[in-house]
Amino acid sequence: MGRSPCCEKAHTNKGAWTKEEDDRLVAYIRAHGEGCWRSLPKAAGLLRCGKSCRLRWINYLRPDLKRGNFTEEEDELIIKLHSLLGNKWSLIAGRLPGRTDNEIKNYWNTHIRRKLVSRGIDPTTHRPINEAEAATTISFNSSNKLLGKEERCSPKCPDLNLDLRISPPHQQEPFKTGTSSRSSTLCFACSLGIQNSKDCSCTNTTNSGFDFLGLKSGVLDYRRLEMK
DNA sequence: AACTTCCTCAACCGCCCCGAT
DNA sequence: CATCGGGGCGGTTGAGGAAGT
Repeated sequence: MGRSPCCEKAHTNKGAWTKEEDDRLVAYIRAHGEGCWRSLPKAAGLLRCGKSCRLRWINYLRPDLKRGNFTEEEDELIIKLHSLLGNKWSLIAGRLPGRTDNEIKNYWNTHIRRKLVSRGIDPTTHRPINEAEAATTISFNSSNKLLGKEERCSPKCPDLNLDLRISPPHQQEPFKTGTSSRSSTLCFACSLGIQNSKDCSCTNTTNSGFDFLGLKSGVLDYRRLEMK
């Protein structure tokens, strides 16, 4: 026996949203905010599944969405983040304000994947294609032992290229994005919150506090931050 | 102009995580 | 501790438009 469906499918619309449905959803969320998605459709007078409403809002109707083509900088950032995180689209989206996980996922599959292949780079491993074909295992830095799972993972995860150094925090200095509280300039890797990676070129030891992609500081919880 | 193939991306599906009970 | 329910995520699908023949 599976779990009960998230909504009464017999009485819900599917497929493309109409203008009227969009208007209803936007009006309801403007008046009441994002809340219980399960009960929202009924409250808003929509014959839609709650999940469908959430997706429509997150991916299309949110006022802070950027829209339009991805810039070259965004392309490179996505590639860099994907090389570190793999298909963690929501985490990647958290580093691209105004972009959604779905949008990035689609963009990756339709554009960036091809772009990397044309550069001779395997889009899964982020290694040169010849090298990626030959590689059957991945090597971690010695510090990966902190994970304690390498024996389980390394032989079975050839598609992950987590060639970064992961270490416990030495200092609990909060990572404040979008502020000028930092006195020193950061390299590209550190600006992503991936201090100590192989790409880190800055020598500022005060930034060595571990805040991998803002996981410690909660920076990645962008949606919650935006709604406040 | 008509047809076919390719491409894009909005939307759906099913699973997983996590907090509440 | 086990179960339940809601939210969130990643993979996949398919409609519609663009490009090619």
